[in-house]
Amino acid sequence: MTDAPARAAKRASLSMEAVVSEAVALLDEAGDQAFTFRALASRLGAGVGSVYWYVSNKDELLDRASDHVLEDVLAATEHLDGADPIEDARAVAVTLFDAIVQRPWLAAYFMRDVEQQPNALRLFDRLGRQIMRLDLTPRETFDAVSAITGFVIGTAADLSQQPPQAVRDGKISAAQQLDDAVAQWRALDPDEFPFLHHVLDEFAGHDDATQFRAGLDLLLAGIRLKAGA
Amino acid sequence: MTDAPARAAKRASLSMEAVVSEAVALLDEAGDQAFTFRALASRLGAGVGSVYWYVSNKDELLDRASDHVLEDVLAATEHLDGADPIEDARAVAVTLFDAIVQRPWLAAYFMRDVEQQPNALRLFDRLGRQIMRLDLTPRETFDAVSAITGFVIGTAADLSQQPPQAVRDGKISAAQQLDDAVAQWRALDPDEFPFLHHVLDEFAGHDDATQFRAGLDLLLAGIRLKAGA
DNA sequence: CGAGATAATAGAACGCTGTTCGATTTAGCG
DNA sequence: CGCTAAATCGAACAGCGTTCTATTATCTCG
Repeated sequence: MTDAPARAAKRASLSMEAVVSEAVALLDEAGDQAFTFRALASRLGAGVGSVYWYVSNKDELLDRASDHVLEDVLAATEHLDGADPIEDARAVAVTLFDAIVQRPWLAAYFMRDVEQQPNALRLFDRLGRQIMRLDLTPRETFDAVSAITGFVIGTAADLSQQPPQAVRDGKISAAQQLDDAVAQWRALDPDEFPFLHHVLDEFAGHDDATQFRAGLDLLLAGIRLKAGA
Repeated sequence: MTDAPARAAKRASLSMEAVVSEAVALLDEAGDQAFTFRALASRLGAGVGSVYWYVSNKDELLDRASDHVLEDVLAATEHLDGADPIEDARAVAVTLFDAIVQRPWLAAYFMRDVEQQPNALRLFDRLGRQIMRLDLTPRETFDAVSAITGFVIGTAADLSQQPPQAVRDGKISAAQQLDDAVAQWRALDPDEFPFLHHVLDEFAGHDDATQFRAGLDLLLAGIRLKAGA
């Protein structure tokens, strides 16, 4: 018998694919805080130097990980029914949003270095193709697509940002934390903060994903309006 | 004579105000990459331990620095003419956007820990007060304000993100970098990337700030439409 | 005024990080 | 078989946020 599998295990045999997908797995399981070269290497059963043979940078690795994940988003938006361009654009935006909420690290690296992120470009184009179907000038089309992208990334990044220390430590629950924030708003002077008091009840019972969709609809309504004029 | 000023200079005398405003100065001059406790301490003529007496965290320091900067934004949006609520809301949004573009680090810390950021709350309320003047339900009002905030922060963060390594090193200019990106888009297959080719010329000559305003107008148009219905 | 308490300051030390480097092992091929 | 190039490895380095303890200034009050 060959003793390769037996005596081996000393040396790992890697590949770009293995490095990137294991990086995604580590990010998913442990978060970006715990995403270190040492942790990734030990997960691969390899040395840290080996990872650097495939990737020259932590940023480059994250760029590649981001694009790797976008394959799923791309697949999920493959078939659009095409009845209404705006509806199709919404579908792309919502799918991307959901992906980022699930993986907060995506927001910071999406379309950062397009050279290493072909899927990001493809997704951007797929969204743009829907807006192209509207009756807009190239300039207006470009602005609209950029606006949608910015809104999705920005809102998702906001919502998926790390919860406060107390919640992370498990000292208080996320729901408790929201209640505390509401109480804090309520304690403010109504004359100085009229808006906060006006929307207090909405804030208390709000759901991030629903709120995102509401905002997206406002933006899309503005785009539709411009296209109709 | 007292030799206090002469023999002193060994011990620094700090204050919360001094620490925070020197932190902002360091961030402005050197960027967040170079923003370290050691750099800040030496700039203050103090030890790193002294900074920790005022602040328990780097995050807390950045929260405070962010809020400190927002004073200027607050002052700049003090007097709104009030003719049109949407116009006033736009003014607040644009002012905030410009502030973030000038200081990229703001985006990540804006409204992160409201307990330490009273000015962020004030600004959020000031924007909300304008939208309150429209004929919307509390829920719609809250969604609209959140959408504007998310769009501003997200777009500004996107635009102010660190330029590629090659540009940072001064190897190529920012203009050259844009040209390269355009050339890269042009080289793509027009059948696979129809949108990118369609907006190529717009991309080549686009200005980030103008594009932001165009996107903001779309969102505001959507809000106005909802308010009119 | 002076001594004890408290508020501030200081910087060495710790553990962790991304990254570099030279040595070492494997695989491919003439 | 031997040689070259591709891969792997982990110790070592510089820098980071943070902690800790010793030290000094400032204040309080009999």
